[in-house]
Amino acid sequence: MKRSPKPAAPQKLDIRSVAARARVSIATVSRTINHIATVDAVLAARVWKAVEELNYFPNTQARALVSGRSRLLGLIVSEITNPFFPELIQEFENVAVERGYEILISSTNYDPKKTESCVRRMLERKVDGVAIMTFGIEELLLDRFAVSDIPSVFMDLGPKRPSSTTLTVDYKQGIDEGVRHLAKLGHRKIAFISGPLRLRSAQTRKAAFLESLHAHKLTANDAWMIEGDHTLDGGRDAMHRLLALKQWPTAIMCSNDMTAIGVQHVLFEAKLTVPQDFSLIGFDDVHLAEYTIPPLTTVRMSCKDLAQAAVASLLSHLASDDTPHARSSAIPTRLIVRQTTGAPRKKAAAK
Amino acid sequence: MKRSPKPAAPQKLDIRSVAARARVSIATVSRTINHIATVDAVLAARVWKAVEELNYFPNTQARALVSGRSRLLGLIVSEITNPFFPELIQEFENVAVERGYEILISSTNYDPKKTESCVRRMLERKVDGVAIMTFGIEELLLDRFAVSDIPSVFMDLGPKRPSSTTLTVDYKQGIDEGVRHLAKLGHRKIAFISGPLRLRSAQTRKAAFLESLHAHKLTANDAWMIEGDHTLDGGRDAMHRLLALKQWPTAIMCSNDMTAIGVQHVLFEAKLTVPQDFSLIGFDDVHLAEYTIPPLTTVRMSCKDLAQAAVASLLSHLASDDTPHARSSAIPTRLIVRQTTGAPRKKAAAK
DNA sequence: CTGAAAGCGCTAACAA
DNA sequence: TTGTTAGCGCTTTCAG
Repeated sequence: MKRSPKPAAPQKLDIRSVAARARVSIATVSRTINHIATVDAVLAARVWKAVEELNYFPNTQARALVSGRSRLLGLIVSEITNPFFPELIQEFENVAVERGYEILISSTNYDPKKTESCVRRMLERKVDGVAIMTFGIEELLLDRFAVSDIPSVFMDLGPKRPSSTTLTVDYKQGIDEGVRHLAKLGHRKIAFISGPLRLRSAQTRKAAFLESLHAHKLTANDAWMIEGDHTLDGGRDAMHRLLALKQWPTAIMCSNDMTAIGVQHVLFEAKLTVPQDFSLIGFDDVHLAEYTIPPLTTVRMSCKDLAQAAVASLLSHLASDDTPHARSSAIPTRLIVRQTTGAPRKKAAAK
Repeated sequence: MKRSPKPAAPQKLDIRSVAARARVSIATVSRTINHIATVDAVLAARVWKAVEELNYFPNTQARALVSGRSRLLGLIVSEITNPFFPELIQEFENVAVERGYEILISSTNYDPKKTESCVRRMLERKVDGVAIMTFGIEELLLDRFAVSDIPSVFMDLGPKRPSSTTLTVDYKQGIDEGVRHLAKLGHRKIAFISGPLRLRSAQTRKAAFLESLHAHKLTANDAWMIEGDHTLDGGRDAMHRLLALKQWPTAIMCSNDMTAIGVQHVLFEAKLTVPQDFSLIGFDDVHLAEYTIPPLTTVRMSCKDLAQAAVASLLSHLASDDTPHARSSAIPTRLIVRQTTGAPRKKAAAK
């Protein structure tokens, strides 16, 4: 005799239930829901009907296990609290979800330990691809993806491997526009607050700045080359260091908008005004830049372009077995003039 | 005869390899890496050694499939571009990762379509638990988690089900402190820019404001109750509407910091100054609030507390089969006075 | 305490 | 075109 009948057996609802209800084999169900063209229309209809009625959806884990594809895309960013990244993440998510992928986000916070953990976790979850959108990273780690044969995209750098693409940002263009703009306004003494210099992209931006300075026949002053860390607090600290100097610059370029906002704050506290006392230029053009007081002149780097290029690259790798890509896109940057830049005070401007 | 030997067979590295190398059964390997106490110390040592040498880590998909536990926690937020959420996400991620969980983030952007998709995707990925940290959501969807027996935590609201916990934010406290602060400074005409009123938490905050007004014997003016949408642009639009009014308030409370920053921007453009022309109070106390010009007086809601309480609740549900919890924590809020509040102009203050 | 074996739900040969 | 079947890598009874 059977055990007492379980009260309304918690219906399992797997592919078998659907097969039974549609009176076909589980293989046919599998083919149907995977849109394999060779399924007879009549059977397919029955399957879809059963799927509908049962409210069935396939078990992702099982699918992943057998197919070896997780439909998971990793996204590693520097720090999620820098507004540039949420904007990028949003775009990335939109595109990925649209294509049926889920995204696994993780931030390194510029910490080697956390970075290592990020990479490991991505590997463990068997992401189908990974975008490393950090402003620099321990390069050794990158190769782990290539070795595991996981397609990857990087900003600025990355291993030269067939499975990895580099998205090159044209920092030069935007920064040069910024320097020219400043020079045209009459500035000769321009400071630069960089990101952490152990990060590649921070160096790249700094180099681009120095190069532009040179191109405009301006001389760099080492004392005005300050190392920041891409955060609000970092911008504040950097500006404090700048103000402690004997001789002040008349304009400041920052390697990101958060830094610039930190600078604005210090200037406000010191009762110095922008752009009268100092002209200020940021980098990234986060949405917020339009809302600072006064609104921030900044170099726009489109996170939309970046995110789309990243996902596109990853998906194209995943789509084809042959690998005719590994192109590297170039992301443009350009100056957006708002209200933090103006002519230097007469005293300083008079050469 | 065998086929031509595959060139350096891409070593599979599964639990079997480890078992072979450690000269034990796969069951023992499984037990060891799952820290089952009953494994003989000697064998365990051999297993760990093999794991080490092979650099083995278990296949998450397979594990999830057989155990029914994905070690994935869902996190649904309103919109990732509102700085409050990244701060919350970061905290949430820290705690979750520490406990061995991965997190699946998704934002609703206040869009019912997207929300539905979020919920569905979480369900499909079989998250072990989900935190709905939105400022309101279509409540019908919530029950889907309860029905699927997935533990959930909500801010402010949520179905009364044993598997779901509600984190109650004590809006009243902080908002009341804000109103009192304003009243003490001499303000009698206080406007309030709410979030989208179809969202529960927006209504709750508005109600708390109204109640405080009443408690301080101040009368509400319907014209000064503006509906915003928690964004920078929304704050800007709301303030434009306020300025279009015949009679102006002397102080403005906003239901979040982004709204307040939008307001500051409009005031700046209109050459009105804060706090001389208008006192302004935000809500959330995002890190940025300290950096606005002038720094924003705001009501702090600790996203750290929120995130920690959320993860803790989820994990406690997951840990025990019996369900002795379903407690609902209360998250405190309190006023942080900075520089956007001051006495109203004489003309207006003179009663 | 350990190992053999039975699946978890699904996809992908292979046969029919 | 469809169905049968063998696993994917792991956890977990169940014997021993």
